[in-house]
Formats: sequence, C-alpha cells, structure tokens
Amino acid sequence: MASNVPTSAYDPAQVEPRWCERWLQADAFRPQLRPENGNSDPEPYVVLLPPPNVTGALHMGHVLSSTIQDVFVRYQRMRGRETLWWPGTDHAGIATQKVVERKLRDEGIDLASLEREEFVARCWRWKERSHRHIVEQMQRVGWSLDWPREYFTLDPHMSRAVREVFIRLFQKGLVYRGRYIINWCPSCRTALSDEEVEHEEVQGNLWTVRYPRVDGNGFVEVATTRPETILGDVAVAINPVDPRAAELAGKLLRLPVLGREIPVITDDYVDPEFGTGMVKITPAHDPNDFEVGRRHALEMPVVIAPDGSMNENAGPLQALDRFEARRELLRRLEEEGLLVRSEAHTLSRGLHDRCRTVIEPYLSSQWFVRMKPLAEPAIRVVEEGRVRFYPERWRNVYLHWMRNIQDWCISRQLWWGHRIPIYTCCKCSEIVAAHETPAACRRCEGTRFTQDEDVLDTWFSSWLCPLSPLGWPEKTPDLERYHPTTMLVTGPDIIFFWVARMIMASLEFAGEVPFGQVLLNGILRDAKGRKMSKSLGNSPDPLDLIGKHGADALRFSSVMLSPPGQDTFFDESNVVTGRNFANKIWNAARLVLSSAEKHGWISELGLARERAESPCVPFEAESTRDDALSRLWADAFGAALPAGAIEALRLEDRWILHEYAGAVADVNREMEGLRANEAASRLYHFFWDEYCAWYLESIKPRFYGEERDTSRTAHTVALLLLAHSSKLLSPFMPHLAEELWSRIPGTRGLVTTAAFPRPEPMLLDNDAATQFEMVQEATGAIRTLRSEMRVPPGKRAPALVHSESGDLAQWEGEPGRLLRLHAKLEELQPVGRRPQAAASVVARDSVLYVPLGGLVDLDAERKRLQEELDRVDGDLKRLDAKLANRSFLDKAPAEVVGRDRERHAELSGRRERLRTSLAELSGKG
RNA sequence: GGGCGAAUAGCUCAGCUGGCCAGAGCGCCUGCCUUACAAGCAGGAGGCCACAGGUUCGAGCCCUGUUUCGCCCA
Repeated sequence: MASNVPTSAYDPAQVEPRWCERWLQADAFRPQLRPENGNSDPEPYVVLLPPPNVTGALHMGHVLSSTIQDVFVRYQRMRGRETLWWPGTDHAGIATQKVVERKLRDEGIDLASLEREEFVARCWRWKERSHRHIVEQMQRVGWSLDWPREYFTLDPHMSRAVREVFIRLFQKGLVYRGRYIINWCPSCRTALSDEEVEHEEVQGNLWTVRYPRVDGNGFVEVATTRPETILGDVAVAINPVDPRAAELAGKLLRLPVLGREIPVITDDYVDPEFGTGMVKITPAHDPNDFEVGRRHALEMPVVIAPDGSMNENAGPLQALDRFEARRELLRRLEEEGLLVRSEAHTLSRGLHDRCRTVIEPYLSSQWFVRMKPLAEPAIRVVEEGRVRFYPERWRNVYLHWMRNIQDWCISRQLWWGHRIPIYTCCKCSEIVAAHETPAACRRCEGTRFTQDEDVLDTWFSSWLCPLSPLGWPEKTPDLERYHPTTMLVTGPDIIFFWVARMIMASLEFAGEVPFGQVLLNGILRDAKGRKMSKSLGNSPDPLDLIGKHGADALRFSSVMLSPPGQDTFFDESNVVTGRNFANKIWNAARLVLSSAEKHGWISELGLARERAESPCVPFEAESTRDDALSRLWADAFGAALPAGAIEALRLEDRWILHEYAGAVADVNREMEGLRANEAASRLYHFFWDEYCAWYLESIKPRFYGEERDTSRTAHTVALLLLAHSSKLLSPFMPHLAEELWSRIPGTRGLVTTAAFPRPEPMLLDNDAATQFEMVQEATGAIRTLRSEMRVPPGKRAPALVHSESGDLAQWEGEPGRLLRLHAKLEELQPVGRRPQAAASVVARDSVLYVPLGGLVDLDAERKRLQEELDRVDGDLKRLDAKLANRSFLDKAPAEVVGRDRERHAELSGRRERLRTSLAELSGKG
C-alpha cells in the first residue's frame, strides 16, 4: 500500500509525538504576521498562559483551560494574525516548600539542621525535575506556545521586576510594615492573605464561663467558642447601653486558671443580645478583639506559639497543642466550678486553602500592600468596559470584591520565594528598600545590614505575569508590542488571587490594562462534584488519558464538552467521543486518498508527490462557484485546478459544497464569539454527518466505476474538502490535522500555519440543498420502512414513486439515483396508482411504494400509516389555530408567518396522501 | 445574612437575540463483520425543559415567587 495511505485504526501514538518536534523546528509558534493568510489586522493576538505551579504535574483543569487558549491562538494564527502565547511556570512558595519539606522528612533529614541556602538549593533541584515533567506534558498536549519566551517566576529578570515593584510601592507608601492580626497557618508556619483562607461552617459549642469578681461580689458570665484563648484575655467588655454596664464598668475580674486580674470595659462592639452580653477580649488572637484592644490601649499578650502549641504565657498549659489546651482548660474550669454550660453552636472557621489546617488569627508584624489606591483605577477600567469578562456575570464578582478590598498581607515566613528587599542598618535600625545590600546607611553611615528574612507572597510575583516576562521594567520591544495582551483564559477561582491583581499591577506599573478580555472557563469536577485539583488527587493524569486515547481526543472532547464559564463533570468516557471522531476522520481520509491513488487521480489532477512551493493565492472578489473552487484548489494544492475537474458537478457535490460553506461560516462565527465548544460541535457535525455519512456514501459508486468525468469530479471535491477540513480541524486536533495535511498529495507547508477557511458565499446552493434534503427525507422513510418490514439490509428492493402533483420529473435523474443508492432500491419507477401488496411512505409531495409481495403485514401497515396520520393531524390542528389567530398574523414577523404557511401546506398535502394510502389499503384489506 | 449559578432523555451536558416537530455524546433495544471506519453502519425507544403564576401572537429561554443542589462573599 502506498505510504501516504493510512492504515486501518487510527493510532495517535504513532502520529502525535512527531509533530510537536516538527512545529518547533519550523518555528511555527513564533509570532509572525501572515498577510498571505488573509489577515489585515496589524494588532498582534497575545495570550499569556497562566503559569502552572512547578510543584507537581498538570491536571485536567490545566488541560481544559490551556487547550481553550490554544484553540483560539491557533485559530488566530491561521487567520494570519501575529500571535504570541508564551509559557511560564510559577514557583508556588508554600506548596513547593511543603512538598520539599515532606520529601526531606521522608529521607530522614532533620529540617532544623538545614541552612537556608541548602534548603533553597534542594527546592531548585525539585523544581528542575518537576519543570521537565510539566514541559513534557505541555508539549505532549500540543499547545502552540512560544517556548523561547518561557520564564520561571524566580528567574533573575523576574526577581528584579518583583524587587522593583516592591521598592516603588514602598517609596510611594503603598507598602508598609505593621503589627496586626493576620491569618496564620500553624502547619505551614507562615502568614497568609485573606484570599488563602477558606471559610467553613462547623458544629461547635458555645461555652459560658464564670469570671469571679475580685471584690468578691459573685461572678460575671461570658460566652466563648474558643476557651483556650481565655489565657490571652486582657479584659471583659460590655456594651455601654447594657443596664449592667454602670455597675460593672471598671470592676476587676479574676481570670480563671491564670488568676490574672482584668478589668471590665465598655465598648459598642459588644452585641448585648449575643450570649451573655459580655465578651472576653483577646486582642492577640481575634481581629475584633484586636480593634477593641487598640481603642482601649490594652496589653496584647500572645499565648499561642507559631506551631499552634500554647506558649510560655499560657502558664500551666504551656506546650499543649491548642486543641488539647481547649480540652484541658474546660476540664479545669469544670473542676473549679466556673463552667456554667455548654450549648451547640454553629460557627464559621477559617481553613488554609492548601492544607486545610484551621487558621489561627495571630498578632504579628508583617508587610502589607495598601490596596485602595491600586483598586480605584482597576475598578474604573472594568466599569468602562476596557476589560471585559466572559461570561459577563463575573464582572460583578470582580467589582464587588474590588470595592470592598482589604490590604494585602504579602510577607511569608518561608525560604522559597522572592526575599523581601528590605535592609535594616545594624547600627541605627534605619530600613531601606533596595535591589542590593546598600553600601552605607544614609542616616548613620553604618555599613552593616541585615536583610528581612521573609519572602513575598507568590502572587506578588504572579501579578506581574503580563509585564515582567516581556522585559518590564525595561521598555523592551516585546513590552511595547505585546502589552496589553488580548485575552486571558483562566478559572473563576482565581479572579481575586490573580486576575484582579494583574489588572491593578499593569495599570500601576505600565499605565495600561493587562488584557482586554477575560474568558472564565468552567471548573472541572469529579463524579462527586468536587473540584479537580492536585491536593485532592482526584484528577486523572492527562498523560494517562493521552496514552490511552490520544492528545487530540482529549483536546477535542474537553473543548466540546465545556461551555464558557460553566462547571463540567468530567468523566473519562467523555474522551471516547474525541477518540472516535479522530478515528472517523482518519478512515475517511483513507477512503478518499486510497481511491484517488488507486484510480490514478493523484497524478491526473496534478497533485505532485513532491510538495511544491507555489505563489500564494490572493483573495479576490469572485463571481462564480467555479472561481471559488479554483481558488480553494490552488490554496490547498498550490496548483491550478486541472481543466474539467469540476465540470461534472452532481447534486451531492453541489450539496456538500453548500454544507461546507455553511459550516465554515458557523465555525468562524462561533470562534469570534469565543464559543469554542460550539465551533467544535459544528465541526463534528459537518465532518461526520455531512461529509462522511452522506457525501462519501453518495460518491462511492463514482469512486469505483462509472465514467471518468464524474469520477474525477468526485475525487476532486472529496480531496478538496478533505484538505480544507484539515484546516478547520487544525486548531482543535492539530496533530491529526497536520498528519492528514502531510498525507494529502500536493499540499505544502504546515497546516498549523495555513490560512483558516473563510466563508464561501459562492458555494452556497439552495436548490441543491432542497433537492438533497428531499433525498435524505425519502431515504429515512424507506429505511425505516425496510427496518420495520424486516427487509434484510443487503437486499435490494424495487420501489415505485407516485407524485400527487404529477411532478415525477423531480425524482428522475439525480435525486432518483441518490435515493436508489441510499435506500438500497433496485429500481425506482413512476406509477399512477397504488400497486398490489406494497408498503408506502410519504416524503414531500410524493408517495413511495415498496412492493413486498407476501412480506407485507397489512394490519401493521395500516397501523403505521394511521399513527403517522394522527401525528400529522395533531400538528395541523396546532398550525390551524396559529394561522387563524389574527394577532399572530399581525404581530409576528412575516418570515415566521411565511414559514408556518409553507409548513401548513406541506402537512396538508402529506395528510391527503396518507389518507389516500390508507383508503387504498383498506380497499384491499 | 448578601450575591451568583444550576435544575432539559437512564448518565454528562448543548440550546447564543423568545419563532420549524427541543438537540448531541455516552448508555439502552433491534438488525447488520455492506470492499474507509464494529472506535463502525441502519433503525428504534426514551422529555409535564424542577414547581406555581405572569408578560407575549408565541416561552426551555423574559418577569415574579417556591423547592432542591452547588459556588462565592461577609
């Protein structure tokens, strides 16, 4: 068999890995303007890949989101736009540090014994390995990324940008250090931002505790959900409007367990209705209490250590874990008779989103970014539509968050990350923000400095992704040309973490929005509805799926199955859809190519084996279908359409060209509307149901025999559409498309950089469509009949056609030929009246009889016809009512009324024919 | 407590600006290894479009309310 004719079942493993390499060799993914592809838009099409964490591996969420990006990027590239889609990976501070820590522990290495440098070196080693794996995955899925522009968020130029941003904000007073209550993760032992805390409702308890009065006049009762914080209490507060306030204010209480004396204070913050109307104040371990503490200038003793155990201020409970401490404290309260009661209480508690550890509100000194001034312009650009969200509803989510934005805690007590560029003079404690250790202190001229030990929140580097990879703060050509980017595709779960912050950063540091469009892809969920994520481990490994079904199958299925912004339940069986489709395409190509080869059409049509380079074909205004076909031919094969190749167009040729034109228009429209899922299913429908099921089946006889003209035309059209279908498929299934393109003789270059098909109005042919649809309808009717009458599929039956209008000519020639073929009819004869013992069906204005001799069960036949008549009657009744309705006729658009009238006429005819058939049948029965 | 989303075939989901008889894939039933494809072909069953009102000539789609599920924010 010739080498360019594929073999039976499609095996993606044989095809896919080769192409990635070819694309890279050909520099196919480098930005390049391609006017020859019909582009007139000078603006580049730029997308920034949300950098995956370098912690582990890609999961299905990445595959979905990035494949959507790839589909749009590949589409625009083929349209001739200069496209840039650049890759990168994120150092993911906490996540990576935790992974490396666990690994070291598993190896039996004592973490405490490691120096900072040594630990960071081990992180880098881990990063290298993980990075290789991720890049391999990305290339395996076939993403058309511009690899030479790849970055890692800890690269020197990226770090420099991070420092630059920090220094600028520090100098503007937008970065400050302060001692506040922050979210502390006792497991990761670092501060977190508010966004990293997830809230969860749990059933807990509300304990009522007695605090004895120092003056011996009994007790005060306070309610608390966290008894262990009693150890950090410095006061008990009561609302000044509370009738008890006058008597109690200023009185001293004796703190249980510790015995310390604390005052009763008055503060509006207390809700007199909640609990006992009196609240214990623990300024170092509760944000509200902290505010109260500030207002009343109270002490703020910390009683919990960074690891979540009780510290030296906790007296007898020191060293107990915070939850053990709670149990112990309750035991002691009970012992001392100070525990009044315990009632069930629903409370909300914070969890660290990465490790699910209960967050400890914790008083500590951290660095913050003042967000309000950054948020204002970022709110404006979204309000003004300079940044648009798709689907639009996410805009409100963004605006709501931005309008209520809080300062951002950016320091992390980690080693893996961008170290905070703050230097403190050892002599006078002056602090300075700088790229490097200063030579001398500007205040005291001291020369010794210490750098802040902490690192910055990972998002403090990620928010620069649209800028620093392009060279910011330098005014590089890349930055000039590719910022702002065109579109960002990402999950709605990181609108706050990332999208919002990028908008703020680009506006602040480049004076521009970072992107004009934000397309939120849905989140993939597993069968239980849980988000697929690394930490849950519930995402199948994309490489496994690719190994089983192929990258194109995975790509096509995930794009087709997930509409914009809608969460999707993902199941491996979904991928089968794409795999089957790939196989279908492969086999259609085998049929067309092997037939063309076998019958010598490849050379006769001038499709040279050697892939010729040829001048590009200009897009010009055309006035005929033949002109359009000549251009399409030249566009695919770089040669003139041989004389006579399309002179014998038949009904099915005209019809499939019509359908192709429709499909191209639809696919382009859906892509422009950012509905890749719709584009994919339109393509699926065109290729499978129209090209394969109807067109190829229609031309098979012309492939195998018949006169040369019509055989040549069939091959011409089939090859032409196969080539152009490869282009349509390329953004979705790039490997298979490329493989087909390379195997179709005469094509040249890569389909990846070929021109995407454009609407072809000259190929539209409504007459052909109408006629062909008549054939499809009659075919369906006869096939159903054959099936119900148990006619063996292989058996050819004769059929007779009778037309009510007497217009039997419509069934002569092409429609008759096609109907005989598809319905497996021996012959199709015009007839004036019903023959003996025949089953009948009604199609359009004709009745088709299939004489079946003794095979026909007349009762069954009567029943079948009666059922159809009932259906038609029902439809007509509804239409009658509609068309009799004055206001419908007056108010509905003429087009709609016209359609209904046509349908009414058609149904009436059908009813008449059915009645006649039934009457004839009854006469004989 | 506030906001957002979902509810359509057994399952997973489309259905864009209200307008043909509400679709697809998978699954199911029947029959076919028909010289591209059994990862296929032909045929079929299966829907009070969550519920109740409303607007409209016309509602799966718009409005109001209700129920269930999910998410986000506080």
